[in-house]
Amino acid sequence: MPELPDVEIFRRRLDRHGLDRPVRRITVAAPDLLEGVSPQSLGRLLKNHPLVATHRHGKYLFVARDGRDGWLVLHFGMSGSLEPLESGDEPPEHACLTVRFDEGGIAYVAPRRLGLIGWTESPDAFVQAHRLGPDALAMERDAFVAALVQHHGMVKCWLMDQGRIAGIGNVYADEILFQAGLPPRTGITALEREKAERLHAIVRRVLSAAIEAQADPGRLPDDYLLPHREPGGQCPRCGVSLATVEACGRRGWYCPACQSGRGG
DNA sequence: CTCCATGTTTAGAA
DNA sequence: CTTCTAAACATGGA
Repeated sequence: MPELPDVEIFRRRLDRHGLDRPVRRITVAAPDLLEGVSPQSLGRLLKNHPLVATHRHGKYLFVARDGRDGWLVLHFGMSGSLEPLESGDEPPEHACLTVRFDEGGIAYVAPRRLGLIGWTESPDAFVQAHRLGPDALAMERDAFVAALVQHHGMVKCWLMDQGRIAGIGNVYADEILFQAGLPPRTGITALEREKAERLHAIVRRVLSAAIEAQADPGRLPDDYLLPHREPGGQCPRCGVSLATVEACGRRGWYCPACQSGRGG
């Protein structure tokens, strides 16, 4: 589930379990995920240095070494997560990277191994090199609206375009459209300014609520789509069976009654 | 066996 | 140039 809220939970987990203790050992079990750094140099860069800070931009997690002269970069792909380890623990199944301290450690786990483990001078440099847009939770209203109306095409595609706004994926894009009462294939040009401003507020509300819920759909407010986003699922507001439609190359889930585009 | 999945990148068509 | 689609990547689960 690694979209912005999930990665934010991983970041907070790392803050609790991974900072201010020297790294004693790292294991790279999936070298193919490394970008721009070898397993050997990653070990050399981290070993005997404490990790001192974390930063998240969109779906990317950055971890600073002491001195902040270099940052570990993690992207979780489709299936990745970050798990704390106890001292005696075997690495979990599908652990791609494990970092051990004198006591405990952390593991980057990715069963589907579509992710990235990298090293960068700074989060800003990485964001620029990878052409990421502003973080979805850092974007102010006027900047959001201005960036949105610069483009055409579907609202959902823009929300999921990491180069325009970073952090939203297919699942949370569906939730945002549901909360906005917009059909999945709504075009940007169909939004008047008031609706664009409302969309900005909804993006922030949905992502914040998801973080508050520990990125666990089961803990989201009762009127959220996500817990029902599966075959046979019904709209939490009106009870109608949810439907799917393809947009932006992904399947989207929606309520055909609540998301008619006329009010909501 | 087939199809699908929370992501990104690349190539190609309009 | 923009927008949209499809494929590829790796792998597990239904």
